[in-house]
Amino acid sequence: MVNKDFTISHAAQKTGLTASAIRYYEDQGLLAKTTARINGRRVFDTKAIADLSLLNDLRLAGMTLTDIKEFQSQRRNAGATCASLAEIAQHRAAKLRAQIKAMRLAEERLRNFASNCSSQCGCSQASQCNQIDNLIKSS
Amino acid sequence: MVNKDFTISHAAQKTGLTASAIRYYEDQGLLAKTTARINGRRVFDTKAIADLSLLNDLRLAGMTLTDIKEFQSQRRNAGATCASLAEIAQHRAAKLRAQIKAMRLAEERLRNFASNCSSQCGCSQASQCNQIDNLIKSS
DNA sequence: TTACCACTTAAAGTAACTTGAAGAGCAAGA
DNA sequence: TCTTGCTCTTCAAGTTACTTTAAGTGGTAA
Repeated sequence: MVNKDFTISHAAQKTGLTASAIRYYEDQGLLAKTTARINGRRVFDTKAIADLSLLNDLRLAGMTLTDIKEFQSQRRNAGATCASLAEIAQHRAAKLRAQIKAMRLAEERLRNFASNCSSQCGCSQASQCNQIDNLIKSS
Repeated sequence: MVNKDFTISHAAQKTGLTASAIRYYEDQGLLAKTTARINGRRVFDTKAIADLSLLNDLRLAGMTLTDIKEFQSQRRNAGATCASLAEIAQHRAAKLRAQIKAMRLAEERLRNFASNCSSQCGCSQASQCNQIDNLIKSS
């Protein structure tokens, strides 16, 4: 099994990032190892791809680039304990749960609106739609 | 029941927005009615609060300000049908479901990492943590 | 050889706000 | 009455995380 090298666009495809985002992350110092080059072009091995994937996953989890830098530096810091990484992850997971909850609520309201608007509204004109109130949070 | 007026900060509190965001939305023409003023200060009645709430909800549902302008203009457009609003809502709900799915996955991975890192890792140093691989998407 | 394609850098543009500076209205306290 | 403090006002500039654009390079296919 060979440790194949990928171009930036292949790396992008593999990780779900864009090529320009990968360049940006490199600029911002988020790729610990300086990216290897052949003929001036970046090449990514499987390890580099994995690092990019993790980066993307942490972003999807709502971490900012600053958060991620902190996470990475903890990971490399010889004095840091494993528990400190776990704590960061726990905090982030809790935040995510709150976000997911809000989004589920929003999704439900949109879905209800769409279905009521179609079936119960009785108005043919958008400007007279009375179901729009269902979109408004009941608080 | 009086139609009480609110200051911008009260409106912010009621809707979950910030005062500066509300000013920004007004600048961007997202508040259909020109906001009423007393002594040069904005005042928001219950209708205005409801409009802001809807705006916030649509943002929470992941709609961009451009999306929302489109939604509003459909709503006011005498020629538009009610179904066209429903369609926008349906599209948005579907997108939200996809986002929620991705976020649940990310949450699960973070949570697993935190718990494995604490209980099974056995390493005391973050730099040697072998559970970090669990964070990486298995694709 | 010419055309094309994916890559390169650097700089500028974008969305959705936030922050900061400078100033005004008004209530409470000395 | 004066002053302190609070919240509001506008306008400009800053922020995050990229994307887009412009101008140029290297390798390959026709």
